[in-house]
Amino acid sequence: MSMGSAPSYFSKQIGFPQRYGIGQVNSIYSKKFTKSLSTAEAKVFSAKKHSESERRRRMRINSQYAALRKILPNLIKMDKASVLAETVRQVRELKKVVTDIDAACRGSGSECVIPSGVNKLSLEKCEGKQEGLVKATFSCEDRAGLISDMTRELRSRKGKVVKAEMVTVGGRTKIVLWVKGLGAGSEGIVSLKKALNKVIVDRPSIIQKLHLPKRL
Amino acid sequence: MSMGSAPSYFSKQIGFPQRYGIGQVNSIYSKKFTKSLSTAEAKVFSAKKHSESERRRRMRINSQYAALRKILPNLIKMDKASVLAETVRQVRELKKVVTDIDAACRGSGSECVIPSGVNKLSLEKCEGKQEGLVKATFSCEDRAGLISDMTRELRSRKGKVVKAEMVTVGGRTKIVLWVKGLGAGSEGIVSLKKALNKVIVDRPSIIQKLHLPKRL
DNA sequence: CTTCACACGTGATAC
DNA sequence: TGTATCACGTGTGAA
Repeated sequence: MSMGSAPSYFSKQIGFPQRYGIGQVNSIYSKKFTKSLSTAEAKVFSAKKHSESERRRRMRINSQYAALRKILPNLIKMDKASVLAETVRQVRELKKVVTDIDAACRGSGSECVIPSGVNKLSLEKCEGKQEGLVKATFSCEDRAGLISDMTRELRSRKGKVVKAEMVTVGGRTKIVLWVKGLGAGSEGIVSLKKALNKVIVDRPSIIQKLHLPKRL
Repeated sequence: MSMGSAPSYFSKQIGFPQRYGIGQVNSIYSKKFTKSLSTAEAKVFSAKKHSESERRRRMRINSQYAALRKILPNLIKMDKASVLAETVRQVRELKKVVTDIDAACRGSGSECVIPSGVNKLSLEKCEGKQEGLVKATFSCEDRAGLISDMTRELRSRKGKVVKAEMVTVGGRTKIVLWVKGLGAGSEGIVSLKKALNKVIVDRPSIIQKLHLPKRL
C-alpha cells in the first residue's frame, strides 16, 4: 500500500481516508470464533485508529508547511527542509531588523518618531512659551481604551491637551502630549506622571519579547 | 526494529547508523546461488541505502526544528506542529511590525530617522544660509564601500560635506548630507543627483522583499 | 538507472 | 488506562 506522493506542493488533497469497513467481518465463521476474531478485530481496529491518528498529525504539520510556503517571500526550493531553513533565516533577519530599530529608538531620547519597545515616560516643562505648558512623551503597548483612559486621567487632574502627536507601529504606540492647566508648581507634573504611569500597562508584544530572557 | 524515540526535544542524538555488515553474506551456499544471492544482496543493499538516505533527510529537517525551537521566544509547546504554528504566527507578526514601520517611514517625508525600505533620494537647496548649500537625503541598502563610493563621487564633483547624519537599521541605511561647493546654478544639483543615484545600488533586503510581488 | 522528496503504517514511548 | 508524539523503514512517483 503506502500511497506515496510526489513533491506536489500546495494543496495536498491526498486521495481520501480509505475506509475499508473496520467493524464488519461478513464471514460465516464469525459465530464460531467470536473470541479470537474479536481480539484480532480489536487489534486491526486499534491499528487503524493509530494510523488515522498519525495521518491527522501529518496533515496538521503539513498545513503549517503550506502556510509557511505562502507567507515567506522569495522561496526558491519548496521542499520541507529548504522551507524550514529559509524560515529560520528569515526569522533571524526579521528579528535583527526589529531589534535594530528598537535599539535605534531607545538610543535617541524622545526624538524618534517610532515607538520604542520598552515602556517609557518622560515629562518636561516648556519654558518661555505659555505658562504651565508640559510636554509628555511615552511609548507603550497599544490597547483598546488607551486614549479614553488617558483623557479620563487628564480630565480628573484638570489638564487640557493643547496639542497631540501619535504613532502606532506593530501594536506599539508613541504619544506626545502638550498639556496645560495643571498649575504652576511641580505637583502638577508629579500628578500627571502618576496618572500616565497608570495608563501605561505592560502587555508584552513581540518587540518586547525579543529582549526577554529565553525561557521565562 | 524501528527504534522510535519519545518526545525528547533538543539534542536528538539517536543511537547510531546501525551498521550490520552490508556486503557480507558469510554463507557456504554463497558459491552455489551467487546469482540469486547477489540479487538479494543488491536488494538489501539498495534498501539500506534508501533508509539511510531517508534518515539523512529526517536529520536535515529535524535540525531546522531544533533551530526554530531555539530562536523563537516564548515557545510553550515544543512538538513539531506547535512549533510550526508558532513560527507562522510570529513570522506574520514580525512582518507586520516591519511593514508598519516601513509604512510609517515612507509616510513621513525625510523627517523620519529610520531608513525606509524603498530606495529614495531627495535634494533641496538650503536658502538663507550659506550660499550653494544643498541638503541630500537618501535611504538605501547598506553595503561595503558605500561611504567611500559616495565620497569619491562627491570629490570628483568638487562637493564638500559640511555636515552628515547616518542611521543604519537592519541592513538599511539612511544618510543626510549637507554639501557645498557644487556651484550656484542648478547643474550642480543635477550632477549630485546623478552621482548619488549611481551610489544607491539596489540589493533587495527583507524589508524590500516584503513589498515585492510573491514569485518574482 | 539513480536520486530525491514524500506519505504511509508501525512499534516504541511518554503523559 | 488511552492518547498523544516520534523515528523508522518502505513503496512510489517525479526529475
